[in-house]
Amino acid sequence: MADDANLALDRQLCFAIYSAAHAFNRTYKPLLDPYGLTYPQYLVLLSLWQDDGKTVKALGEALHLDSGTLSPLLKRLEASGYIARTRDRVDERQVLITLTPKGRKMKDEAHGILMQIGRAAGCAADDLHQLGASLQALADRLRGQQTPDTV
Amino acid sequence: MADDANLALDRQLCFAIYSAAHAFNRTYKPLLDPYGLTYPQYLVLLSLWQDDGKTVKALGEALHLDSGTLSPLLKRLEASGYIARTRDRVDERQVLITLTPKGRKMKDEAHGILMQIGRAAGCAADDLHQLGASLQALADRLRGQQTPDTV
DNA sequence: CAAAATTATATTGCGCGCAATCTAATTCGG
DNA sequence: CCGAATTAGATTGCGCGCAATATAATTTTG
Repeated sequence: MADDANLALDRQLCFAIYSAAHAFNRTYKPLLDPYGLTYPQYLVLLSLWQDDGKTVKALGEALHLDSGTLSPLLKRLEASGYIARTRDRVDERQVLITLTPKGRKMKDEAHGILMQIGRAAGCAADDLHQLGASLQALADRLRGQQTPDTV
Repeated sequence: MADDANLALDRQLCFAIYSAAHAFNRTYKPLLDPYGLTYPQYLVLLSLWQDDGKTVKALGEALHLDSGTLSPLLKRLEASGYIARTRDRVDERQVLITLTPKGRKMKDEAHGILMQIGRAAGCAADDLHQLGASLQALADRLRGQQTPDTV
């Protein structure tokens, strides 16, 4: 009855985002494969390069992921030698995630990877930043709607 | 050595997209749960509402997914009664995906879901379309770089 | 027309992502 | 100070996504 055209796949912003996310993933994969890293693992490293020594919880807040995702991912990152996991001596519930030398060294490679992504993405750096800002604002609005503490 | 600031998480367009995609997923989930649908399953229905009776391959091209993802997903959609899978009589390799009455009826609900998403996303419909168009162009550029037939 | 190549779909294995549940440590209330 | 609530993280189960492989049907080639 209402505008069926609005239901068209290529009109859906959510599909554009869904699809762009997969496209990025596929673009990153061959760049990260040589290092034995996945894209989410690479995001963890990005976050640690900014601020080494986060708890799992802090990482989860930065990446919007929970422990169900992070715990096994971090174990794999530890197994491949990029990070170390140590229980906090003061509060034994917390696990501190820190970069190993290998993890810190990986940062040198990241600039090259970023450049290749920039090239694949079309590289008009300012436009891309603008797009990123719009998306971040959008994601924040979406998260804001999510049954906050409606208790 | 180079601009470390460019490696900051919140400067990464790819992270904005990654994160927005998850935010959309989480927004859709409570809207689709009552129907026993997941978000990728809902995308399949969107595509079929536009054009019923696609092959698996055609669906894969519309959604940028391969049979490894679609085959089990379509089996689940069949199990929950939204679609039917029938071998093409002429070319027995192909499987035709068609909507069941339940699948067609679901379209009526979709308008309401779309409105709720629109509201959560902030609803400036034109801006959102603009954003969607930019993203689609970006995803196409990314896909264009992906080792085409460099053979 | 038979063998080889191609095509469409299915299966397996692995790594997310998330809900639900569990455990252990800390904090709060009385 | 003790039991109850809270908190941090881990585990389980399920559904994607995707690479790699398998299978069966069709097309191409000699």
